[in-house]
Amino acid sequence: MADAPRYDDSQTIAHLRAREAVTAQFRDHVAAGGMTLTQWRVIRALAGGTELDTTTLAHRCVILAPSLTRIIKTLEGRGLIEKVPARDRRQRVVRLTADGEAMFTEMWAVSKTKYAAIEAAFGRAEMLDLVETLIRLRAALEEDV
Amino acid sequence: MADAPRYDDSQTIAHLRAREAVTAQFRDHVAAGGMTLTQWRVIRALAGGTELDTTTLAHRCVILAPSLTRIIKTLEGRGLIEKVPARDRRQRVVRLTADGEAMFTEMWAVSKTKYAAIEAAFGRAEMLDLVETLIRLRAALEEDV
DNA sequence: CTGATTTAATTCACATGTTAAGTAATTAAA
DNA sequence: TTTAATTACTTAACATGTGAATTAAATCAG
Repeated sequence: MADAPRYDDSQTIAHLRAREAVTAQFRDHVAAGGMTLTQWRVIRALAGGTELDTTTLAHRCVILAPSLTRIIKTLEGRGLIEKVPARDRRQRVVRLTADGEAMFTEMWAVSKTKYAAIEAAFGRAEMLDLVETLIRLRAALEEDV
Repeated sequence: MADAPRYDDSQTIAHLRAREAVTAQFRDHVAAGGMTLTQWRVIRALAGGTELDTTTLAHRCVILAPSLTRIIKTLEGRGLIEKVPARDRRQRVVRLTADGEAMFTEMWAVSKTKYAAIEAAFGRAEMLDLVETLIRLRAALEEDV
């Protein structure tokens, strides 16, 4: 049942479908660990003892501030991350707890194989090229804003 | 404040940021028309008198069924789409109303200029190549599932 | 034709995206 | 130094993403 005539914003649709396909490779694994893909991005950003304030963390994980507020609350409740006192008391600085680091280590081992599988299926050079292209696209669109 | 060391799933992050940059080009325009980007995808898929059932529409717009159920309810409430009787009474077939077509026509005129601006900023050939690459990535990941 | 199975949507429950408004702490200005 | 911005988050409110359970209709098996 082919994909219909072709809907002019194939660009938007292509992005959505590609992301859907990529995330599908990880979703089950991450869900089995009891978390969402978005939460996993936060865990990864903090792995290895990294301490970050909410703004920086949100930027690196590409999560909006209100979402991150909720995620931090959730992960803190599960004992995976904890607050760190900050000089500027407006900031909320967090890091992984020992449990959080353990969780990361365990899941990362499998995640790496998933990334490897994607590279194997699509080609390492192709993948690097795609990432570079996506970064270039973003740069092109943001400079004239 | 450069972008930090480099977080190994630059792939996921690159996808997120690129999509963020692309959607940013349209968000304000679409919001000014009183709808969300997701709703706009539905309107576009139905433009020109197209009648579609929920499953097909969801697939074309890359929206999950539960989300589409809500969106249809919303757009129907605003008089932009309407139900069409279907042979198979399990299906919900919809199309744009006259108001919906008018809304599409008005917004599409501006949207086209936004797409053109993206092509101008990034390059037409580059864009076509990127879309082709994204489709290929998806194909590579889905065949071994 | 009747009951079991499959299919198409919907509903639920919870997580996240998104914008706007609100709070508290810091910094700049008078 | 007292007030007026600014900054860093949080809350609120609503839309969408996501998986699981439910309902209604069509199809299949016997």
